[in-house]
Amino acid sequence: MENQSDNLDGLFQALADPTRRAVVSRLGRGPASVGDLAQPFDMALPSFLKHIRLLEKSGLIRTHKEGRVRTCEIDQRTFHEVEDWLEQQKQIWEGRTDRLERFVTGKDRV
Amino acid sequence: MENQSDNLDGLFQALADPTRRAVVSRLGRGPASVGDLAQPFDMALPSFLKHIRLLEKSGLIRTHKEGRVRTCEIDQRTFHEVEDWLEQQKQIWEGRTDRLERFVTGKDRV
DNA sequence: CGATTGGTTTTCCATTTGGCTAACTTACAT
DNA sequence: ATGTAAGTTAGCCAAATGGAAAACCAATCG
Repeated sequence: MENQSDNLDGLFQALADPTRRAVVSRLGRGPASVGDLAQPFDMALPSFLKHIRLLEKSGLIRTHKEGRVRTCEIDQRTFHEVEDWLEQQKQIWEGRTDRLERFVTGKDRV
Repeated sequence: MENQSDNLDGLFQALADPTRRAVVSRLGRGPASVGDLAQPFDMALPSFLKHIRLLEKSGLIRTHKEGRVRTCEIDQRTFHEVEDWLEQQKQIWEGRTDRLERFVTGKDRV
């Protein structure tokens, strides 16, 4: 059943940092430029950019450059992968043996 | 409002590793000893133990030793912290301005 | 044109992470 | 009492992570 973008490692990793979570939260209110996003943080721009790049790689955000400003926005769809995994775990505890659980035990998305 | 165990870093970090997620999945079916848990993995026991310890520190699992065997079990409650954060993010996108969003903007759980 | 703004690349550094082996400590079992 | 089974500790190591500074490039402003 191979899940196309089975990227849970990168996803959880991306969320395991307060700066990155804050960026995600901020982007939840709407798109913003790299500079705007960076402003609240006491961190050099290049350091901050690395977080942005990592978030982008994880799929949690998308970005595009227009002129000299790069705009970032959230990609809600990616959150579903995290939610789905959590949901599957709950299905397991709750002793369900329906299609969902078979999917998990099928060794997809360890 | 200070959330007592505001441990999202550790939580996401703990889940950002396939071995650890697999252990969590396995424990969803019921408690197990360290040895049993380790068995499916091609990894030395001490290496595996570190994963267990990290999961324990994150609060995702609890363990106790009886005789010479240490039994591990999942702590479902801790998952709520992750779910809650995700839920809060969704509340933000969805433009909600109710109590939940104010909680988030209140700068708790960045 | 020249200066400024918004990002970007490169290089560097300390710390953390995830793995290993070797050696040790308790329980149990015989 | 000895041996074995189940963890555990203590080092060790390579790679990844999160940060910084310096220098750079490309738009845009005056």
